Amino acid sequence: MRHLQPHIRYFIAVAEELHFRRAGERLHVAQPVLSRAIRQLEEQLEVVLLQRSRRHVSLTAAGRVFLEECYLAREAMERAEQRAIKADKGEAGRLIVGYTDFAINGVLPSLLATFHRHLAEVSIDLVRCDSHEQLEAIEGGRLDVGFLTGPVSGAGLKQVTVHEAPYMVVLPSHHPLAELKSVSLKALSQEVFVLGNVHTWRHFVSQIKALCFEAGFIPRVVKEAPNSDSIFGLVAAQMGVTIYPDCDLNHNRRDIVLRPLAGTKAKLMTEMVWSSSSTNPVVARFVDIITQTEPVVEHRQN
Amino acid sequence: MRHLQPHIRYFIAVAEELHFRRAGERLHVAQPVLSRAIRQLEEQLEVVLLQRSRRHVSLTAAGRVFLEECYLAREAMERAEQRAIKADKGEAGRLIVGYTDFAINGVLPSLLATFHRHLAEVSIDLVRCDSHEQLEAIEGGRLDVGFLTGPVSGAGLKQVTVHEAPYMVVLPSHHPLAELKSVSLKALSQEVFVLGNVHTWRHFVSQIKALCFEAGFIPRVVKEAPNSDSIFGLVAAQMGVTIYPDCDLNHNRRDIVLRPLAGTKAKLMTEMVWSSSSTNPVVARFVDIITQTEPVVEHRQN
DNA sequence: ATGACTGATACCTTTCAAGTATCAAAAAAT
DNA sequence: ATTTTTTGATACTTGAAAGGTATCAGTCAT
Repeated sequence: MRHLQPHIRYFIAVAEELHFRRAGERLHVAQPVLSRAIRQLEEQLEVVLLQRSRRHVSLTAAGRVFLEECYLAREAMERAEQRAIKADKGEAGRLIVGYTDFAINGVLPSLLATFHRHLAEVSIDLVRCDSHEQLEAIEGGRLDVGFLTGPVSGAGLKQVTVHEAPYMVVLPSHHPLAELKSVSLKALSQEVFVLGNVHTWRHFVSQIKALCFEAGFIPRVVKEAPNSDSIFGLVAAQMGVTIYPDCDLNHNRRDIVLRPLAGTKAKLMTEMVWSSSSTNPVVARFVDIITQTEPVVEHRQN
Repeated sequence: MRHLQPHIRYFIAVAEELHFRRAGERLHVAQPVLSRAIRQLEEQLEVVLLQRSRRHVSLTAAGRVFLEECYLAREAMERAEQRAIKADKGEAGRLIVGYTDFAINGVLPSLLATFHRHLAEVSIDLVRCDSHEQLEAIEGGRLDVGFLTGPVSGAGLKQVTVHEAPYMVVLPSHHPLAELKSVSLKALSQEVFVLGNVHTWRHFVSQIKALCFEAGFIPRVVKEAPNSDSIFGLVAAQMGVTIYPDCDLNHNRRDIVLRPLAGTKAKLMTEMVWSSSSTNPVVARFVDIITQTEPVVEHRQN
């Protein structure tokens, strides 16, 4: 209401009251002000909006149409004000969220659903993006929040662990080690590995390699694959074995076998990361809602 | 654009240029004007919309949201102006159209479709209403245009005949007169009649009675029915015969027979009627389009 | 006829929006 | 490091336009 042009506000009042003096009282304005405002409006539009005899005021056909449209314009303006205020409090606007395959196949959907339930007026832009690219984008302000594979380092970044998945050994069905209930890292020292492409799976692959190194061997990688399906396919084709975080999706395949990885407490950490210097108020609301609603594993800060 | 509050216009320009001086040039306004306008806007909303360092201007999250909503408000305001101008020329707005059963079962649908093709921005309110009620409503300004059964009388009313239907005699299938190719009025003098209810079918019934009177007899009416289906049903039930205007719909029934009414040139006239003193500019456009596009039977004026 | 009511008009007052000049800070050029 | 340029903010002045008062001129009811 505040930011609608006075002429329009005056027209609405007169059109509703169909009476200049009463409209004036309603607006706390003298009657001649309205006579003049309506005349100017009509001159500018070159359209007669109100038919006034000395005794009676009525809307013309054009006036009726204009009134209806003025209502819509007024609503649009009020909505603009309300949404700006909400956006300032982080209750409206846009949030650009990055995610990895591990995140989108894991906890992310339910987290986003929770957030949407709380703040439906925020629209979320989802961007598929590798972990290290996400970190750069967050520092560069191109991404508001990232869901990525830890560990995370970087000044000015905050993080919360939203999920930690134990590792599983993935074997072809008829592999000798498939007999065991669980497989230790040591038992894999002579195996050949299928792993994800180093460029896009940088974080995950380096963790697997570090695990093997701790166990006293360097894994022999015979194949690199660009995505999860390829990795499982290559294992099924008996090209090698692999290590993969535990998640429901894996267990559906027939031609491969998963066994818990014994002898390590390492897990694949999925972290929610954001910049402490973010200018988007939605970020704080998002983080608050996620951490307060969902049972989060751990809370750390850089 | 003209009727949007200056503050909003200024904000849009600065938000688009992200530069106060350039925005000022675009608006033909000095730069300090914009500094002040934006500050006032922010004070009123209690929201920072633009982040300005001494060297760089950028939108805050709230500013982005507000800008998007301002675009919508601006469009709404522009639309209001355009629609008012169009309404004044009769190219937008509302038209209240009355119709009878004869009209809606006859030419009216195609006439309305033609009009809608020409002026889609006019919304038409259709009102089912008897002929004499329509005439009253048109004179009282409650109806813009009527499609009704003639003849029409009334000062200040204009009319165009949009359809004239020859009369048919409606007989039960096994009636003796059904043998004839056509049936004269005289042949019906000894028959009993099923006719429409006098109140709602006033015009039509009085015409039928007048026809009979001219032919030298007064029809014996044994049944009055409220609608067309009832009339046909009662004829099929051999309660009597009737006279009805020719239209495609009638010929679908099996249990009745229609024969042309011989010995008269009288026809059922469907008239488009409107007030010559109508204040709705759409009326003139409507009449123009109907009379110019459709092959109209006859043109008369009171 | 008369008085009450209502919108338009003329005229005056005030407000506030726009312009000018200038400042202060930051980036770019030297 | 210093100077120049760029750019938004501020202080002050001016003027147009918005608002108020008084009044007029029809219209309607009594």
